[in-house]
Amino acid sequence: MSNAISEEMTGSTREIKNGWKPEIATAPLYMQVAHHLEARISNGDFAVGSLLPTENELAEALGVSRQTVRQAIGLLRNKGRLSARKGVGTRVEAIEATSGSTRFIAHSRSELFEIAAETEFVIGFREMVSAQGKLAVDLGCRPGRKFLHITGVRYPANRGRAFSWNEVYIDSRVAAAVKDVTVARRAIFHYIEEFTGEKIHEIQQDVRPIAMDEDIAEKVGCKAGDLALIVNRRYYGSGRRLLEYAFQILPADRFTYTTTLRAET
Amino acid sequence: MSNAISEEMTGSTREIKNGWKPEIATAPLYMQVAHHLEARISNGDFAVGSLLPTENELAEALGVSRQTVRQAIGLLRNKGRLSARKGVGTRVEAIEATSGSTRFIAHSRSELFEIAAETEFVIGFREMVSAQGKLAVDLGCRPGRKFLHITGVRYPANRGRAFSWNEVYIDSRVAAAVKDVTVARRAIFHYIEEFTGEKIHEIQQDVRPIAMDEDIAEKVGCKAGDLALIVNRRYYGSGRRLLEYAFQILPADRFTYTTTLRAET
DNA sequence: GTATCGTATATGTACGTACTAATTGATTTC
DNA sequence: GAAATCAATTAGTACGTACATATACGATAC
Repeated sequence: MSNAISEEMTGSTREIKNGWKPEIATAPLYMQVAHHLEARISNGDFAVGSLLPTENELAEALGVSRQTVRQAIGLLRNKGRLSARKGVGTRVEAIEATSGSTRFIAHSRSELFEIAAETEFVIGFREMVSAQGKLAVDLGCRPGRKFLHITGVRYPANRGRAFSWNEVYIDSRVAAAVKDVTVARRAIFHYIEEFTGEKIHEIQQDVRPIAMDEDIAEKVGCKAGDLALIVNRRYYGSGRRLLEYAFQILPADRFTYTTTLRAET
Repeated sequence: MSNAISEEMTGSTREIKNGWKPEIATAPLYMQVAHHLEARISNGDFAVGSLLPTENELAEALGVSRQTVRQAIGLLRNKGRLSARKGVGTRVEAIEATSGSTRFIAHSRSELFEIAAETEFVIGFREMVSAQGKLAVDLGCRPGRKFLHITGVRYPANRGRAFSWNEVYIDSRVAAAVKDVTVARRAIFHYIEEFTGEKIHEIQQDVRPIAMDEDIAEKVGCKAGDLALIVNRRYYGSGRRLLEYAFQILPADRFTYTTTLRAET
């Protein structure tokens, strides 16, 4: 597309810088650069398997310092989109798509955004509940606190086979954030952040295997007793205040959780 | 203990710097600083929940630049040992130990080292195999390539209840690295690195739920049909050469996989 | 007493420089 | 032809500076 950097071959450095900068005025520069690079990768500008321009070249072309480029590359290396080798360069890595399995566990907050954006959460049921017994323990709160309880199925954005069964508990003080939502196309905690203006600082995830009961199996198109992973998530605002608790049940036959660890040095 | 930094109150900056520096001569400075800080945390010098000295103070006390301190702190923040807030300071976080569950999936290469160091892999069986059929696919190699196949149980370092059932396949060219090992107290890939001098650049992990068969269940003290997580790991050297393939079966009743995502900004 | 406004302090961002070390590829040497 | 050597290139490390921005705290005004 008519990307500012496509002028790289003809335009001067200044022009590139000016044509590109306005992207996200509020975010730090290195994040803007990271987004820019990522866009150009999925764009095909930088082919998977090829080497990125050198840090110095990128710095000059974008009109930022090499340190800033390095910070941006660092973000993408953490995400696994890039890998670097001393004396060689920075390689564009393939996004992990091992044999039809989909990403579903995030390694960073921003990845959680992306995954949610690729799926649709169709809310089938909602009620106000008062936390008692096991639920109060799960939520880590005093019994009696009120939560909005939402359940539903999450589908791929293209509405293929069900992705997961989801149950969400939202602190009643911020429940209004999803009052009118029937199909969530973003992460639920995104709605909360938008509504309250308060940022979710920390998300705790844990993963366990379970065998699905008939009820849930039916909803995601499996048989009772089929294996699944259950992912619990706790969302904390400032001061470790629990704003949202959710769990997600992912049929084992459709998903594999994959991570790649790279040498630090 | 007689830590170099315990002289902080009496000695001059120079002395501290000199007294402390020799720790790991080969590692980059910021890693040394990270190790140093981590040691002082587990040491009790910096209490959990308290604030670390400011970056400038640490920089001056250790005789390094603030950037180097920031890099070190960055490593520990990734590991979850520290968290920072603008305008406030850097807080020492409690290590995750959610209700008796043990860490078993690493988020970085160094963490894999640590987990392995806390457990003992008792090798019960070993043979040379030629990769055929499904194994060749799992290993991603041509049928016929030779591997050393090792199986055994991994125990906590204190020899409590079994930790996991493990099976390891090692490229025959580097198999000699574990020739004489009967009880591995370090990660297997650590032996390989030591033997070949070549560093493992990349480790791919994937996690799936399974129901244990009687054979394996018995070995880790469970009943047939009990749920477990199976973790597959592929270890690549330079040039993405597969050096080791291993899988590990972790009974679900003993382990939860937990991660914490923090806001990037 | 309460609210408001600075001020100090802490981490975060961004730039710059210089040097180190791994890798590659061409050149030389045997 | 093969091995050793050298030079160029590239990311990594480490230092420095300056300013931005969020937070906490004290002083002031009402």
